[in-house]
Amino acid sequence: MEDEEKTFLALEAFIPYKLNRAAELVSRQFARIYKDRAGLTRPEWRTLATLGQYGTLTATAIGAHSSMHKTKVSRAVQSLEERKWLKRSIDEQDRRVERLALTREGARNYRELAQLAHAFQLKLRDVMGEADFDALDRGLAAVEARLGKDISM
Amino acid sequence: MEDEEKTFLALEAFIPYKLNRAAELVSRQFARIYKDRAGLTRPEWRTLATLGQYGTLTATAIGAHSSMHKTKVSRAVQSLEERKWLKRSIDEQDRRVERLALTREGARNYRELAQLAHAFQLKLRDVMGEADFDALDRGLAAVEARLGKDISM
DNA sequence: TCATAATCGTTGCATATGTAACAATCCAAT
DNA sequence: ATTGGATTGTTACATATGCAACGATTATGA
Repeated sequence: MEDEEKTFLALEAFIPYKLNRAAELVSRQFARIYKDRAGLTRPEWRTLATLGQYGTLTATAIGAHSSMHKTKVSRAVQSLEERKWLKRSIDEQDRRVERLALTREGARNYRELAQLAHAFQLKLRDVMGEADFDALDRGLAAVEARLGKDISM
Repeated sequence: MEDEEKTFLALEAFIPYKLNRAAELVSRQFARIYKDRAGLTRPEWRTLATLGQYGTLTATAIGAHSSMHKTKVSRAVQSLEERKWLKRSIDEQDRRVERLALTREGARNYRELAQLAHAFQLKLRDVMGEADFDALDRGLAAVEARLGKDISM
């Protein structure tokens, strides 16, 4: 990788490509768990996970915590509500807002999936090896730190 | 991260989530380049990059090298053909197959984007710092090595 | 040889996603 | 108090995507 004028690019060595590819590989594996086990989509899983982690939240807050577009959140909330895994209640202080919280059954399913998520992470660490896993974790944290606020770069 | 029964999950510390988030952040940045500069979609950019790297290929081979579904490749090829950035020719040895190659103009645009891609990667490394960048690269390679063949894990 | 299976690339269809517009509600500044 | 501007969440619409089926062609094997 010298400083000459590069008119050639090896895609397999290009970070944006590698990052997307790794994300897809890992996501596909983990998605099997929440899809097969609970029939959830990714937006639904993230919504469940965010509510399980933070308790009662608004839809906007779920989007902020889980990096999802508000329409994704809106649809995931609707779906989870139909399953009776969460309930809405209007905030009387600000009636634009809905306070969203998991039902007992939603919380039960959250706990089960949270355990499976931990197991997945441990297995991934085992499969990758600690050193490589930690390197990945460090690198991802650096990306988040530098680009998380959407700095122009 | 102890061995107890975890019924709680911090999404921001969960690798599949972090990986997807980082991939989106980086992709969004880089996509600006090929979108603003050339009006390409991601499948189109990947197709261009793969043909630029390997020369004449079949659509199936493009998909294999760039990790894209064959319908994505099919549509990207069609789009690039309309732009006259690539041309198709039938393989007389196997008439199911199309041999795809960049036109002169396609190649010219590829070289320009390849340079910008290199510049992007250098800038990313600069922004992240070498150590973190290299950690990321190492971690991503490990994911590819372990999950790339779609091993069950 | 002939029939069956496999491969290549395209397309119809259903689903998933983001953008923009919207109604309802709240806030700020007169 | 009132008007203009934000904010919250939903929905219509257009686009993007993947799956499955398909026609065309080639490979396999009886």
